[in-house]
Amino acid sequence: MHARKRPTVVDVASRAGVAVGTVSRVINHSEAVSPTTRDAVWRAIADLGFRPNNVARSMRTRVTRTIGFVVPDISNPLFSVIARAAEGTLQDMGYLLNLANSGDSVEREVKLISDFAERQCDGLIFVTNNESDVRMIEALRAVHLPLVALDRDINLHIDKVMTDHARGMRLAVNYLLELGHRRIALINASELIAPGRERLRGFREAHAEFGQRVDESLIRSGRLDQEFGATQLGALLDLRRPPTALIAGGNQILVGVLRALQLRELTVPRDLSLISCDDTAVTQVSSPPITVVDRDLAQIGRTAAQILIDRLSGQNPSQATRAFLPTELKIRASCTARR
Amino acid sequence: MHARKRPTVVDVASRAGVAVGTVSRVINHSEAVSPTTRDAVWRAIADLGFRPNNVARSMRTRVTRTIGFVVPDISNPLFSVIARAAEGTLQDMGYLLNLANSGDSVEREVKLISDFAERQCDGLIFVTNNESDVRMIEALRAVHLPLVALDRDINLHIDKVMTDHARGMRLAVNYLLELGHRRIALINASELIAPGRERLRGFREAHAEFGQRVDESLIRSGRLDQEFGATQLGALLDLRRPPTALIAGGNQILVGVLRALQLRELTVPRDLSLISCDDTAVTQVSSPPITVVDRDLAQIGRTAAQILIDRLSGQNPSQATRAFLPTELKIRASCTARR
DNA sequence: GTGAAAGCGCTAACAC
DNA sequence: GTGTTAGCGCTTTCAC
Repeated sequence: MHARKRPTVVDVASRAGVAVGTVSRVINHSEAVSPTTRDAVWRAIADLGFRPNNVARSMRTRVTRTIGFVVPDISNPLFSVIARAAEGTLQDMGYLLNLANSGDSVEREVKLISDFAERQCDGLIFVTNNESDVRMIEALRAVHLPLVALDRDINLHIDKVMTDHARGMRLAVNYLLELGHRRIALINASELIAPGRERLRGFREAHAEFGQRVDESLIRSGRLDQEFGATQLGALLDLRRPPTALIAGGNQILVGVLRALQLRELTVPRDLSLISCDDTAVTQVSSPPITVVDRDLAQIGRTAAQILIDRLSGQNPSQATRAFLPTELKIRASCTARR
Repeated sequence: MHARKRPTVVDVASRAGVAVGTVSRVINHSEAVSPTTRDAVWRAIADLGFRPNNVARSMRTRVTRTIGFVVPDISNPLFSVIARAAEGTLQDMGYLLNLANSGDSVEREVKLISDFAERQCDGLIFVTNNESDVRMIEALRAVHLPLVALDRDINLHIDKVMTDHARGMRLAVNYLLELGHRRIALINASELIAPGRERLRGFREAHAEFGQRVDESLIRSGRLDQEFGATQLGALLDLRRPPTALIAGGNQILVGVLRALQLRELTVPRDLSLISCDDTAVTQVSSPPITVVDRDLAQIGRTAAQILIDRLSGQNPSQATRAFLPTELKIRASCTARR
């Protein structure tokens, strides 16, 4: 239990009878070391139980091999699946993920960004809920770090990983229209973030193409949380002319919707046809399984990590990358024809 | 775009006309600085856009205010909810979470632990799936870091946050027995980890107290993943005398079970009474909502973080802490009486 | 209350 | 191929 001072390169060097520079070359797998001394150094390292101190190394090299990741809430499956994939890619490349939850607070986001900068992260991946907040933009600009924005069309010349939400939504609406639905509701994220705007755009476009007027009272833009889903569903059902189909614009909205449906003892698709966005455990094991606008969440994480790694190794173009990932409609059993 | 060298304490000192030591005192809010010089220093800091370099600071102080967190898979809601809570507490106390997925591989776990040590984390929180693997034990012993094990009864004198799985399981089995079930199946984690062992123990104890013999063919210990849940459910249903009730020992097992049930077009609770462990979105929005052995997952994360913070500030007893959190049975609608 | 200077553990530039 | 040494940016004695 008595923590006697940890050995350093100096200790290793003296035990192996070499200079510290040589120890450094060995632990960094530099070519220019004779096999004999290499072995001697490794033996000394093993004997002393030496472990290089990465803080000291980072201090010299000005590189930490650390990536900051800011999400609103890692317990949202959307973000945990993306984080899982991003971390996997980063880990494979020798990077470490620093995770922080912003909980939708701009102040917290700004604070985290500057904290990550002070901690000398090599880059940042983030999902902000304040796409155009000036404090946010300013904080991001100030850190002078390689940045990757996920699913947010922030007004900054940085790498972005975006999703074609509009197309997925067009497919969903079109599917419902062809099933005969004419009153399709949408409970959606705020229009202050790209997914909210894009989904709404797709929603309108599909109606327009079909020559169907959109009833504005059926559009509920606001938040992504369960409570919003539940209360807006209630409001929609209480309309004089309630919708016959609903699209939930997010996995948490969906949970809220399903809860509210349960409370009212309503059944899908008998009482309401339902489509959700993003495929999660809930959409898969619901009875019936829920038709979803799907995308490859893991791909988002991997892509973000890869873009960042490429940029850090100087392999990227000087201009910003913009990945644009597809969506598709996965038809299951939560929608029926409307006669 | 031209990254001109970032200012350091030296630059701040010369601009403010003071010594570097004074700058350090100011940014560390040391008392012994006159208001006049304090203001001058802050002004210089603002003028230059100075940000302290935490790597250099850590190098001197030998403290990084960083906590490593190793989980099998952050996309499992069990871990993402715990991580969310732990990170929240740590963030409030000025600590940063380093997250890594081990994916159930011992080699990876061992590697991550030593990587966290080299990166000079101040402490580690971890969930291992190799409770008694000697490589794991040895790696943990070797890092000489404050450690907190979650839900694993590892043979090491370290802080632990445990859950009373046995009691929850007794409540669940007892509930089913009283509903008249005599063939209760259990799809469970491996007995190599505490939750697996404890749940099984509770399962047996409840049967014994009731004077009911346990049919060993109804016990399926092995893994926590969806596939295991699905295949074991299949095997159980194909038994000559299939179970009338099932307890799923984990949220992923449950998803596998529900999927397999869907495929066979079987309904809960008509064809099978069902109880799961841990309350997730799936258990809540299933139709019917699923009876669960619940526990406060966020509490696990908060407790782990707090124990670690206390230990790092020397406030903890020299001997290891062992938090023991309760479970409870949340009765919903997934079980019926068996006549 | 403030300045001067040592040094945390490592890497890299330069010498030989 | 290997040794020597400066220095990364900060905190912290120790003087004054």
